[in-house]
Amino acid sequence: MSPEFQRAVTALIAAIPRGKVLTYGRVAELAGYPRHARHVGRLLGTAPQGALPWHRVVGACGRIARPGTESADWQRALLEAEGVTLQARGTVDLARHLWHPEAGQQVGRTPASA
DNA sequence: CAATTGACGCGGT
DNA sequence: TACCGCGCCAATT
Repeated sequence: MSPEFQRAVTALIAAIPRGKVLTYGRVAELAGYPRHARHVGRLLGTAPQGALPWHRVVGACGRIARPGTESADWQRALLEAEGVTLQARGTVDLARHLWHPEAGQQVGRTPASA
C-alpha cells in the first residue's frame, strides 16, 4: 500500500462534511483506487483512532461495519449526534446522507500537473 | 514463497 | 429476506 493511498484516503475521510457519510467503496474510488474498499477498511483499522472521522464511513448499503462491537454502537451514536437519520435496521439512509463530493474538492491524487 | 485474513461489494440460491 | 460464495488487492503469518 503506497503512502499516497493512505494520504488520499485519510484526507478524503477527513473532508467528509458533518452529517454526511461515504461508503468504503466510494472512498476508495474517490481516492483514486477503485476496488480498494477493503484497503480503506484496513487503513481505518490501523489508523490512529480519533485522528479522523472514521464513523462517517459505512458499508455499501449504509450498513455499519462489524455490528455487535462497541465500535459499531459508538459509530451509530456519533452519526445520530450529527443528525444522520438511521433506518430501522440501524443503517444509514444513503439517499439522504451519502456525501456527494463536488468537482474540485477531490482530495486524492491532487493534480499537481494541472 | 504459498496460504490465510480482512472496518468490503455484488450476485445467486 | 437471509445465508453462501466469489472477486479484489495487500498485509501478515
